[in-house]
Amino acid sequence: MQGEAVSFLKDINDLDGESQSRTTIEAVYEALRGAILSGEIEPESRLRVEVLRKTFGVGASTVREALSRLLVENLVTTEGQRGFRAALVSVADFKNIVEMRALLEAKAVRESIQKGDDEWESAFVAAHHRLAKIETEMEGREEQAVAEWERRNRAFHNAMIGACTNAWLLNFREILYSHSIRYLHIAITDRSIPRDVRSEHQAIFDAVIARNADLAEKLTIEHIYRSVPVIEARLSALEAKG
Amino acid sequence: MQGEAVSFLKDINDLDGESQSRTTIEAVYEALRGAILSGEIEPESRLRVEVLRKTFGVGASTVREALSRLLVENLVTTEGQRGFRAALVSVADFKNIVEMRALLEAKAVRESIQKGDDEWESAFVAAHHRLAKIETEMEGREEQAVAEWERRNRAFHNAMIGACTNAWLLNFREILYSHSIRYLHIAITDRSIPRDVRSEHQAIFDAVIARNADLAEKLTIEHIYRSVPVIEARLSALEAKG
DNA sequence: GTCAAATAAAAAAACGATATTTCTATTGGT
DNA sequence: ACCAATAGAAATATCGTTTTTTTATTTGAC
Repeated sequence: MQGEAVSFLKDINDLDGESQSRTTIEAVYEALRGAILSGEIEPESRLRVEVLRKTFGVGASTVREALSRLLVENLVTTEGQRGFRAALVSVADFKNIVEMRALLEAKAVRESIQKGDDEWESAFVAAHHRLAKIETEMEGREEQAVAEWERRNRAFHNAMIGACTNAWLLNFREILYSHSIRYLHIAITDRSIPRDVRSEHQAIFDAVIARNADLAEKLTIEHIYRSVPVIEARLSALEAKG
Repeated sequence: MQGEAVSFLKDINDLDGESQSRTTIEAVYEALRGAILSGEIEPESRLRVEVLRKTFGVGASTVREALSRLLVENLVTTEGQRGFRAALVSVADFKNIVEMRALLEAKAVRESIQKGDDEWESAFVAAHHRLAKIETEMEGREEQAVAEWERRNRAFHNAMIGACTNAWLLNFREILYSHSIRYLHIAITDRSIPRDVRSEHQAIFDAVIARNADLAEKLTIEHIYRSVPVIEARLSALEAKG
């Protein structure tokens, strides 16, 4: 059924350096998280403790605990005596995610516009500048550049809602954002820096800086919803094949 | 600092009957969850693996995994090499929860009103009837009755949004609802069946059945926000003392 | 007397072995 | 040929110990 290849996963103890400070559980958690978000681990594929235990070179309960932490973000599921699986993907699920993300990000941007101080505004200007730069200047299909664009896009959206103080809102929204990215990775194989969203980001930026909450909210919602048709097309094509 | 008494927790293997089907992890998870939601386990108190291991009569990694699952709902926190703690409580946090719950439940009730079929409507009528009955007829301070009211109140709210199909929305809202109840238990020591919310429930019910989404949304939001001042008063009193 | 380093105690994290359950393939009956 | 029961294999869940880290205490220098 689903592939179970884990060849891209390496022994945790070989990753020296930065991983030293973290706990082993966190290192395994992050490795698995990255592999699920990138699509390397296929949706619904089983995550066998014994297999992962060996590939990471760690204990069984360490793996189980790392997997348990992925339950927080809904990136894996578990049922009774039946082990762990990577979360499924579906068009319906993606639509739900988009709907929720639009709701939360709209509320967060409104709050940010209302509460944001100079420091927030400056950070947002900087984040926008960094994003605009890569969106205009860079060519756009090299893996390195796309990854960098992804980071800057995330930073832009985070900076925008940076003055929101509701930890619950930010937490839920972060989970939804991660899942959105996962859908992008899974559905769209040959990524590129999307030049067409440049103007959208610019318009949102202008509205936020002008402290026009209604407009910023509206543009943000539209921006988020715009990913639906593209993902829907690609994903339903994949669903038909598989 | 914080109390660590766990005297109300019992050996998992003594709880015969229904607990047989579940895994040990789930049984421990539910026991801890109940103790945290009821306030028996104090906010911010440490949850020592070795202590819990002995009281439940289970293995260490079983306890750790149960605790890890409580991270999903934010009922416990963990940091680095420093173990687990019960989630903190604060007035600011409660306000955030209320704000989010109002947002989500309002959206969910709107969707339910739009999509709800006869079956949903019937179930909602039944749930309302059961709640109205206990709110009008029962005296209201016996522990048994309060617990039953709590169940019926939850069932009422769940039934109301029962036609909402967004699993993410329902999941987030469920988490927030649980936390709300926890705040009630912690802040308000001598509980009683609140007669004063009877008319609120009735008004919400009428609006929903009349398929008046705007009114239902408005009343639901007001209903949820109404808990803020009472919790705030009690909780800030507690904070001042402790 | 105060601060800091060294040491001891406590707790958390990690491990790997064992027990239990689920899944799969094979056999026997209708 | 097909279904049910059963034995075997695989995988999960559980356990108790070992290792590592943190916290508390003591000791010693200034």
